[in-house]
Amino acid sequence: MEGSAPRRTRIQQEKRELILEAALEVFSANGFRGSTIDQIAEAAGMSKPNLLYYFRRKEDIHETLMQRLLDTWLAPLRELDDIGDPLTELRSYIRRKLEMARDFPRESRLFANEILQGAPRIKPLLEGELKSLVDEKAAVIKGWMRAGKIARTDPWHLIFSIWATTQHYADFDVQVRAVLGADRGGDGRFEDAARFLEQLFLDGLKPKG
Amino acid sequence: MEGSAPRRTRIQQEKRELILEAALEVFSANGFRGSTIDQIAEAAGMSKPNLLYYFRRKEDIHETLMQRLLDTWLAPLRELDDIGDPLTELRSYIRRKLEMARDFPRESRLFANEILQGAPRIKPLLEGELKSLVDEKAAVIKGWMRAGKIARTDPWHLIFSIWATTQHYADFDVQVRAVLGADRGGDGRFEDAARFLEQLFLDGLKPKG
DNA sequence: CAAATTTTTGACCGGTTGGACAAACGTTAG
DNA sequence: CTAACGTTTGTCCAACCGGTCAAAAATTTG
Repeated sequence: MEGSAPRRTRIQQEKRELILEAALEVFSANGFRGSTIDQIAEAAGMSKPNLLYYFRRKEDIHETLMQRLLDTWLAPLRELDDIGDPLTELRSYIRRKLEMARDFPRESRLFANEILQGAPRIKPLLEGELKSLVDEKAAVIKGWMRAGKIARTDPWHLIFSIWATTQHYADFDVQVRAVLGADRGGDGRFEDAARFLEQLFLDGLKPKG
Repeated sequence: MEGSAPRRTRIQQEKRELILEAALEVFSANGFRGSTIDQIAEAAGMSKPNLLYYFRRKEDIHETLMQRLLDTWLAPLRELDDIGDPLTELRSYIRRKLEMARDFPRESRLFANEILQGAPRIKPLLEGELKSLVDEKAAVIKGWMRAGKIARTDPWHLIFSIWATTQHYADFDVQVRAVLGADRGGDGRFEDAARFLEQLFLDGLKPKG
């Protein structure tokens, strides 16, 4: 159970949002230990002691960010539903995830940073809430396989591969741009990626024949 | 052109290796800014000033590590060759990359950490050496497509997807284990992943008609 | 208005960090 | 033995970092 939410003035609500936005920017670019309160305060346009008036510890900011983002981040998977055509469902899940990588790259990097370093602050969430959700959706996918609607394979690894391929465009953005070069690394890269991923997940690489 | 390599005594060679091994452990777990010279020194079994006798700055250790690892890391892609059956070539590239994620997870995380944070120290390498190599191999793959040996698609994004799916098992290891749970998260997960990825890349998800 | 409360600031503190340095220690060659 | 060279250590420092605190400034409330 959560403790009751403390009463907050208008200013507190606004400033806390401002700080969280700034912290997302800084944490996602430098990781938790690589970020300083001063950096966040500057990005939020306030002094360090002022920031610490709203969040008493650096970790509190990070924790609040994480809790909020996990919901947003898992929303696409939650939407994966048993109604509708399985292949269409999977295709739109992939598309939604890729759109999130495009529209919320900082959120993606924040998680990647945390998990890369062993998820010290959110491991319980991964083993609890996340695992439950994935298990539940894996069961749905297994149903589709049993019904012959999609090829038989491992649903958990399928979900991993969707996460990996889509989040790659947020987490490894610098590398993607560097490799694609100035001409192909522009905004169009997400549409190219979407086309490619759709083909990969539906048909694989074997030539039609 | 490189400066001529400085002469080194036997002890210097040994100790430098020791330090690099320790630094790989520490950097890959905590990132560059999250790691301290003291931690590395302790992991290498020596005092901080002693370590600084072999590497004068923290950044020098990181830089040396990066330069060495890039070669190892790209070796599988270098081996991707025009001789042999295209689908077989791609399959063994995927397998090799997955084996590297299994056997050298620290190296994978070291790169992931660096790139996540904008690759401040290796961006030139990405835009130069890496881009050239990928462009070269993309041309090979394009040849296969033109010859009808594999389905037509975007070679660059194909390479990204192989990187993403395989390295995921090193970089996001904690998450993978958490989601798979105690029973399926053991050593067998790499064989499951190999089976899944082979099927994904060859056949996709459409049910066999 | 004035009192009460909330917000902001500057100064400060203890601990950590990257790094410098000289002195000590060890080893080898003459 | 001793001079020369390579290695190791203890000590120290300046910068940085997370966080405190009291007091000033601004805002809300009666």
